[in-house]
Amino acid sequence: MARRISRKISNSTIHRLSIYYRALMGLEREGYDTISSKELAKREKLTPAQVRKDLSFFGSFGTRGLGYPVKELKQRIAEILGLNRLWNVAMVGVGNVGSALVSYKEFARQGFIIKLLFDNDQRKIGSNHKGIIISDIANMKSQLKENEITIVILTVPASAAQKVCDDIVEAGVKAILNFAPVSLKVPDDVNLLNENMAIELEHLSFSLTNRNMVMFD
Amino acid sequence: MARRISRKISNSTIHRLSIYYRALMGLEREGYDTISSKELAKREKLTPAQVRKDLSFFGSFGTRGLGYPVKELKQRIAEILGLNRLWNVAMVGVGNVGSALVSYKEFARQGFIIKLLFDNDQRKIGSNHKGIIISDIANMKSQLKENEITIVILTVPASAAQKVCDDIVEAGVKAILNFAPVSLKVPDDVNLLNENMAIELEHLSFSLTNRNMVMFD
DNA sequence: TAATTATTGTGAATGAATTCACATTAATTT
DNA sequence: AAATTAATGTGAATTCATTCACAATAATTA
Repeated sequence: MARRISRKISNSTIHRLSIYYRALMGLEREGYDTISSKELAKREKLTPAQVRKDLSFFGSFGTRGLGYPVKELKQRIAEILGLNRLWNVAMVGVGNVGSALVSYKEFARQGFIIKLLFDNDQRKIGSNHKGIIISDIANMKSQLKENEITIVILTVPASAAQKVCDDIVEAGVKAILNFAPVSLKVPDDVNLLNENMAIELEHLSFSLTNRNMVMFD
Repeated sequence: MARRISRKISNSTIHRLSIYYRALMGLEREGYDTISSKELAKREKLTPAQVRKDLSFFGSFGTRGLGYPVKELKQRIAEILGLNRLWNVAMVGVGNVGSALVSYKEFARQGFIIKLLFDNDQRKIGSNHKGIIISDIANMKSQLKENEITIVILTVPASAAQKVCDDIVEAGVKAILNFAPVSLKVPDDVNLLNENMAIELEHLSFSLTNRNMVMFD
């Protein structure tokens, strides 16, 4: 039985678990049986202490003097992240971003299966997009329930996002990945994450602009 | 003249500047002249103190008793983030993700102009994608220099990413947004940011899986 | 124009995340 | 089988980020 988690795990730790998971996939492919926190940290530009601390929140998976067993640790992290199962995902809004994500291999590889697509554009509704028929967003609520969708990827224009989001919440969905550049309101028990690729570019532009930071005052 | 920044600004603060920037665009559209830290925080689910502290790293833009002037603060944040200019961007790898991002409106709106597209697929090279001819990745290095590209968006498969990244660095590019799910090695003076949309989904799957965290040990 | 109200800007206090440092323990070598 | 080496797991120390709390000050009201 998976041990329950007692402390609040920080977002950074959760994020790094995904990074470890990817590193371990690579290590497994390269034929490693074990990996030390030192080596794992080096590969991912972290510190060994951080790797060990992160993992220690969930148990002790390593062997002193040797390191962590690659296959086993990967499997344990998959369990922790909930990747040892399939997730039914729906995508709402089949524009540029949405349509690209439908065929993003990395999703399916981790068990995120895009089951339904919704749009409000009559020209798109009924058409087949990468093997999935695009449904009318007007029928979204009932279809999300019927198909037991647990995660929704929201890729509608900013102006429509809150209204659509409300419907998703009413359908009982508890996890939403929002690509619209607006701050959405959801109840406390709904997990909302915002993704905005322009913001990452802005971070780069900040770094380039403020490159030589100088002490003076 | 823009004041130089004296302390190291945290990534979270930089990220929130982008959030404030978007909020201010909305407020301007809605006709607000001024906004208090209290109201801005409420809209973005932050605390008023955090808003004020973040802004205070860069100067004092507000008026006591009144708040911040919307138009002016937006303009100041644009300057800080380096959004008061155009950036020449190239995209390397025109697969699913790459081709979607080319027409992602939010980029152009913030001044990130995609000037060049590269791929190694002979069927794609020479073809016109949303008004831009896809070039042979073999010519990338010289073309990045000639076109004064300062930011590269890297959307090639993981297996090719490090090799392509090395070439980008050799071309003198100092900012890379990497979508490949691998940890890339770059020199210290190159800004590398990793974006991985599957990781966000994994965060959601973690939250759903570990929903009722229980204290016990 | 004095009193009141609203809100900033910021040191100080608190809280959270990271790193240190070392006792512990398993593997390997001699 | 003892000695040595390597690496974990984790409290304690440190560093970093957030929040508190209030003096300062501008706007508004009386």
